[in-house]
Amino acid sequence: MSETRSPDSKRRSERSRRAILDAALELVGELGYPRLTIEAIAGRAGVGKQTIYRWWPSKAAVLLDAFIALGEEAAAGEHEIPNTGDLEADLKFVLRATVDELNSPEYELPARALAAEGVINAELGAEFVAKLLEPQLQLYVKRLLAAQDAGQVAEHIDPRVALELIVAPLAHRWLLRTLPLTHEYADTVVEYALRGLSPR
Amino acid sequence: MSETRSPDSKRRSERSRRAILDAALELVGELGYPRLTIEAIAGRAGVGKQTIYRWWPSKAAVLLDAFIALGEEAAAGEHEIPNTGDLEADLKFVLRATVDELNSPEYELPARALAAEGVINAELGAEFVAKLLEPQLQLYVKRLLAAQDAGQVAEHIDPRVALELIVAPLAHRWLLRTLPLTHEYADTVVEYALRGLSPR
Amino acid sequence: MSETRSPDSKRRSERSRRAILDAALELVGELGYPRLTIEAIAGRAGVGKQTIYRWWPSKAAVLLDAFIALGEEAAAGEHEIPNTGDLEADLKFVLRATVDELNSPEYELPARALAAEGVINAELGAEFVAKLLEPQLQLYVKRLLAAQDAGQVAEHIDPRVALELIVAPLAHRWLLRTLPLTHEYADTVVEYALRGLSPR
Amino acid sequence: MSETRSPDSKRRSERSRRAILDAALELVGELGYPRLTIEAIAGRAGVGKQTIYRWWPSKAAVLLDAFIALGEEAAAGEHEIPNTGDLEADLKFVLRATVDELNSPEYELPARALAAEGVINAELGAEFVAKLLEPQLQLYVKRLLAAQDAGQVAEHIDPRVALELIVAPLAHRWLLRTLPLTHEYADTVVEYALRGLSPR
DNA sequence: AGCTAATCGAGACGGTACGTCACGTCTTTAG
DNA sequence: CTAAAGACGTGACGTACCGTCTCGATTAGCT
Repeated sequence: MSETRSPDSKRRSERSRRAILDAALELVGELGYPRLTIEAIAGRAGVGKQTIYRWWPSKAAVLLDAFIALGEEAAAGEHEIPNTGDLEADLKFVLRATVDELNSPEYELPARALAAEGVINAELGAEFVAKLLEPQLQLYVKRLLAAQDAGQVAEHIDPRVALELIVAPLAHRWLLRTLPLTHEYADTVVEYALRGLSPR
Repeated sequence: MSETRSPDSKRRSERSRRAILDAALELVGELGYPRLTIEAIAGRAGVGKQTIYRWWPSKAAVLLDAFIALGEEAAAGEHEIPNTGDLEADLKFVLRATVDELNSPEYELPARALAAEGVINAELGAEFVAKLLEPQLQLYVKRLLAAQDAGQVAEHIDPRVALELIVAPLAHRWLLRTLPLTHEYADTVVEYALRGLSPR
Repeated sequence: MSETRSPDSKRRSERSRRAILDAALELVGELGYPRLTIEAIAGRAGVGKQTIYRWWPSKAAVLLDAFIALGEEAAAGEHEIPNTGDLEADLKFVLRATVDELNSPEYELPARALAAEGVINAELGAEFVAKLLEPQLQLYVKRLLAAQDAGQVAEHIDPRVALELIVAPLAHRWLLRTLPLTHEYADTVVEYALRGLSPR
Repeated sequence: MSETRSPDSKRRSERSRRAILDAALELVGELGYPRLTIEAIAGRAGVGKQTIYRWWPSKAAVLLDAFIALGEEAAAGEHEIPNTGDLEADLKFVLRATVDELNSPEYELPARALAAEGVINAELGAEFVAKLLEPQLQLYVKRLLAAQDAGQVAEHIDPRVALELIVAPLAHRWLLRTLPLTHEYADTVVEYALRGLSPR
């Protein structure tokens, strides 16, 4: 039950924390993930290396926190999937926005860096999924349950699986760059998937 | 038209090439990708470092070639997707095998390493897709076209997109470890997707 | 006035400095100068290579410092040339000792290494001369001036040149190994030279 | 009595030999000795590395041969020390010429390289002395013997030692760069030394 | 004059060391 | 008394050369 050398988070300098997170995001954009180094982050942030090592176990963890902070700013009003009653239109709307975000240059480098690290590093991957991905996916679950209530999705369908039919193809194209990721593709995926989910 | 200092491949030592590829696969299994080093590969293979740098630009490229070589051995009889006339059964059969392969420990580490590297490194990713992934996906295209001919898949469906509804969810679970990747999940994905693809 | 990225010598580890110097002397004795490597010095000293590169520009510079440190220990009572009133005897005494030192195996290898490096590398040569050689030579100047005062050396003789007539032949035989370097040779050189320096 | 793999010098390519020697001299002038490499010599000479390794044991040996070849060209009429009857004038004449040669930039780098290597490498040093230095020194012995016959040098003087009093100080200044090597210095050394050698 | 064996240019190979970079830890120093 | 600054031991990087070893393609010297 010995308390092994854990830093006192009450005394933590918020100024340093922000500077580190900002520096990490800037640098990953400039250099890419593999050439990003803790020393460079410390230098850019005007911080001692130890201040980073005290609070994060790896550069991936720093980047994850930086990304989460980025998300929290953006999501002041945590977006829901709209419910106009037209499931197909609502999904197309959200997925087109997702396509645009994935294709936007400022998200691309840090997002790829984290995704790739999560593929290899199970622990970081779990945190990535828990903190960033799964909350997003739950929005789809919620919307699909509403559709099920409205009789637009067959009863025996498991929404957690259903959403993957819709979301995974986009992720696949983005991660592996097999073919271009376009609005048209998003629409087509929604159409094909929804045919399978609707009653009858 | 600049002749970029390229070594003479006629004089290349086949013995060294094999030793390097074998060592790379062994070591990525033992150490994982991030702790895999060129020096260790050279040491294990009984080869000078320069011999690696002469023929490959990075450890990821070595691993890709190692994986391709592995694939070529396995694929003496290049697997097709069976066609028993029952599309659903055929797909479930193949995807269950894929699930088993993805869950097998000897494929996992090198495959994740390559996938992750491909996510970050566009050039290597393109090669990964072209040499390993796309040939596999084309087998699905072929089987779906046959199904279309047999009237089991609606005419307006684009097989290249359709296959992604089936394959991407499995890839998604494997890459991001959101939820367990099981035979049951594969079956469910096939069922949901096929409902959307079949005529009417 | 450019501040060239220089480390902070106040924080320098004295323990590492000594270990490096000691290791360098040991190794040059065991391996000879051309087979002496920075890596081996670092290894023997239990020190990172960077710690050597941080403070010295080359292995020759390390060896020079090691040699200087050696000299400082030996020269607790900084040797003077004795003055018994008999210049010839005093010189013979000192030169015989020099011959013995030059012929002793523990001084030979590092001393040759430094001398040779100084022959090629003007900068290091200048430091070698300034820190090790010239102080020695000034002892001869001092003794010759005393002899001049005592009327044993002609007034018009320049002591700085005169000493070279005595010292250079020994250095020549030692450096180039033309003929053996013996006590008898030292005596003969003193005799020939002193005939030229005495009045009349 | 086994004949171990010695190349047949009758079949040796004279063209290659010259190209190698020329390239070595050029490169040592451009790069200095430590940065001179066998590979660079081979490249510049348009020759395979093996052709160098077949005929020479080290880069020092190549350079020595190159220097000897250089000497042989210059010394078509192998210079003698003049004998005008005035020993002092004759020595000053020759030594002033030596000073000029030692100070000339084209001889300096290769000559220092060889001298330095000879200081460290006993075997090469011996060859350097035997082939280049000692023949020169013997010219002094010859001239001093003639002076002894003419009664200008005392009978008990050993010419082989005497010459070193004259030559070694110049060599010393050149090798170690203690002080400038000038005509005046050469003259002074001759004067001081000759006072000691003359009868009385 | 043709054969044949050695030398030749070329350069891949297994190695060693280079000098640099970044790691994660530890120490010193200035605010 | 807390951090920044940065020196430290460690270890991998990618490069440069080492000296050895095949490769054809010329040469020569001998038959």
